[in-house]
Amino acid sequence: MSYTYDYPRPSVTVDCVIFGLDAQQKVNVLLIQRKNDPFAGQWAMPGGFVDMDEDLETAALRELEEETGVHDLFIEQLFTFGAPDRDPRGRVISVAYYALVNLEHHPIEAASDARRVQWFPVNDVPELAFDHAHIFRVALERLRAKVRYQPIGFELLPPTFTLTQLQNLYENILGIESGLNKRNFRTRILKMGVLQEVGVQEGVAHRPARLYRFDRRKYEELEKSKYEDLIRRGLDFDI
Amino acid sequence: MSYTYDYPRPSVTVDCVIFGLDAQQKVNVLLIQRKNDPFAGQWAMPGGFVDMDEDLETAALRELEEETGVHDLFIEQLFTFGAPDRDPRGRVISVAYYALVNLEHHPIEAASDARRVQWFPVNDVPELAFDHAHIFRVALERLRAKVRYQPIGFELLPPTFTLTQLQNLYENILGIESGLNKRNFRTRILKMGVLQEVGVQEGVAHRPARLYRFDRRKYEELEKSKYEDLIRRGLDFDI
DNA sequence: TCAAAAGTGTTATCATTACACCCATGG
DNA sequence: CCATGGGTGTAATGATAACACTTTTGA
Repeated sequence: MSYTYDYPRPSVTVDCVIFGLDAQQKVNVLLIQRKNDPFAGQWAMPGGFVDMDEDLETAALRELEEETGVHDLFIEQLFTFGAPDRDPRGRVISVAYYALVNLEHHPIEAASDARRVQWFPVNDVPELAFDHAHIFRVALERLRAKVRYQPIGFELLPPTFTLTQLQNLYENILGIESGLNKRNFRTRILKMGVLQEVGVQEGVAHRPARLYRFDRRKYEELEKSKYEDLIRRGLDFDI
Repeated sequence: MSYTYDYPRPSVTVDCVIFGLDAQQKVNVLLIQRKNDPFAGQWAMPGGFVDMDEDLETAALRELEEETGVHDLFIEQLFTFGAPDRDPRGRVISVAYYALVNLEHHPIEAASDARRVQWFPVNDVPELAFDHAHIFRVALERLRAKVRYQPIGFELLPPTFTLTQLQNLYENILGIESGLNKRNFRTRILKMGVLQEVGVQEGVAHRPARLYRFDRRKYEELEKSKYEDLIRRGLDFDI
């Protein structure tokens, strides 16, 4: 079966930049190794062509699961990449999505055609096919921008965690090598009031840290009142 | 001439949500009246099909100029809308762009086929074709979010302007009816140090206001140091 | 008793908010 | 001299940043 149109049409694909936080709170990205040309053997973001009757987001989740086994996650639209020469096969416009998940909750499984699938630390990403290096950079920038004003990290830690773990998480996502000020980080986070103390560590060779749990209910209240404040106040720019 | 593909392909369009600030610092949006079905006679965002060898942003600027005469402006990608049923003609995926301009610097001219083109106050937008009401809402939200952390308004005012004009601008973009606190608005804006005093009003029936000019150089320095601070500090969320 | 990591005290400075008040002009 | 906007004083409160210090554990 073939399809005939009066005007030429581009192909439309979706690509997924999935960031995964590992047990050391390091940020990884999920890649697949391409089996076919172009770029056979090279690593790329999971993705593929959009079906005619499916939503873009659905297509992205479908391709992601087909190619990596990863499913049950929230993705967010990142950007649409459409430079005429971005794909050697012809005009291909790609709608990119991204997400940040706890990598251990999302086991990968190589697709049936035995492609390789792997998490790579974001500081050690191999050469990528197409313009995927560019897509990756845009996604990482967006993740870093987002983590600054939304506590997206909290839910990716173990159910209970220490403030040091949380601080590592932020330092790793933001790519800060020098380290945030411990005192101020703690004051700030605790002042938010979205952490519930639930005990202390045991069996560690140093002073045991307090364990916290993320209080989603409190967080949602906070979000709401923050929004109302914004409406009321109007201007916010620190600039 | 016709084109044949092994798999069906969606059409790809671009749509432009152009916000225009008028002399009263009110926010308007640029619409065209459709000549053909579907939705003949209804208002819609300017836009159209992407050519095979042009960039998405180029396509958006081209369609905008063809349909409205508006040109020479910076647009930014907003979102890609791809619900399978958003266009009755079939699968059409639309990459939306948006911009905010001074409406008086961008005169509109009806296209050769005599379509109507018009600015509408954002509070008084007619019924829109396709899912354009949705696109419009998303664009307005984004504009409001952006104006809070970037002084995008300054350049849209007359070359010299009063602080009251600037405050009106912010109140109008943000849709704040109650009014921002005058004292605090002024303190904040002036503290930024990106306004240069250049004289006073003349011939007004009240105390003449000081006139300011936007100092782009200072603003760029500020942006740079703000970015460096962010890198250094790490966390920023007020939450 | 030591290493390792957790956790705290404190202070100066700056930003934010809220109100109320005064000022200069043309008609 | 008054209506109309323009423009200012001030004070309480809270946030931020910086730095050095103390505490608790297992080995």
